[in-house]
Amino acid sequence: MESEIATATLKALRRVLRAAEGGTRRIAAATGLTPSQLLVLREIDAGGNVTPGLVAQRLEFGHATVTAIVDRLVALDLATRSRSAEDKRRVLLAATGKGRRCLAEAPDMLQEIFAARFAALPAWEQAMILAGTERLADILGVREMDAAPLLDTGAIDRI
Amino acid sequence: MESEIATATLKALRRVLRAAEGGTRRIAAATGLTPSQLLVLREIDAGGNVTPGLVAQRLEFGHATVTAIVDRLVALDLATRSRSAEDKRRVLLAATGKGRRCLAEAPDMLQEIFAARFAALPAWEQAMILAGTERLADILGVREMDAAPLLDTGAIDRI
DNA sequence: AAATATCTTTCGTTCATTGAAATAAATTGC
DNA sequence: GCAATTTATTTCAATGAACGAAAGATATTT
Repeated sequence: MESEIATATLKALRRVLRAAEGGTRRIAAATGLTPSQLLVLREIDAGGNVTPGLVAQRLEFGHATVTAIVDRLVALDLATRSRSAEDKRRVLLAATGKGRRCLAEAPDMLQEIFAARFAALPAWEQAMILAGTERLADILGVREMDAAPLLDTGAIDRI
Repeated sequence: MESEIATATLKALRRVLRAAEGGTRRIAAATGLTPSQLLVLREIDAGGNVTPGLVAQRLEFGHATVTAIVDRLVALDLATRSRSAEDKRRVLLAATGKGRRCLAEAPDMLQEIFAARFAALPAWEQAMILAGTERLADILGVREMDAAPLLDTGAIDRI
């Protein structure tokens, strides 16, 4: 049923995921933050007019979780909360200078390991890896409308 | 300094990671286990003569964490503990029939999304993706002796 | 003004995670 | 053979993550 190429690719993909896995934990440790806190701080810093709900949505976290994590970020003076002027239900999140510095200084495992080793490869190989990875991302990427029906077929009671 | 190919690849890689991210949580939810429990159970099932220490090492968890998780797996009758006969310091972990069934039935997002879409691609493209992903895994994979010095250059106080 | 909708937070609970200390068994040195 | 050391695991205590349900606050609609 399944081609060997597919299973081999899946296996390689798992190696990639595994390699990337440790990264976040280490970065977080390096900054003194927990992985979740780091993710949330990143999300806050990424766009303007970020609200807790938005962060929750993007990270697929519960709202309560985001609130708790933001509490800690605020306590650490890495982020701020402020009520939106237009819609006072909304709370706007922003990274403080300290928060941005914290992100900037966080070493990015993926980035660093990658830059060094990738550069050492011949051009044709770089091109091949790029093409392969991009297609892979395309294949895995849709999710929003396509993954849900997939799940409905299984024995899933709580998501 | 950094080639555009490198940054493009990194970007694609992040897309891949993001796509894969939700997977574990959903699988876990489907089986009724937490992500960590699932990971530990997998590790237990994977090899023979698995000890808590080994699991901790492979998953980069603390020993105490593994103990706590195994407690729950045992309580759920998904795994068993038994003292090693040769070295009575060692505790051997094994998956029960129920545990193995649980793993077998766990729908694997990655697997499922993948199987369907990958199969639809022409052979040459499958081959390209395989090659690219494998090389990528190689690049990211070493870690043990190479990543540490990278970290020492940063402002890292606790790993 | 009342009902409804939206956004955020509070509350209570369970699980994860860790470091430090305790326990237990094996190994080494004398 | 027995103390000291090493190795392996567990217990303990504390913090954080995560969630659902319900409450609180503000907007929007009727």
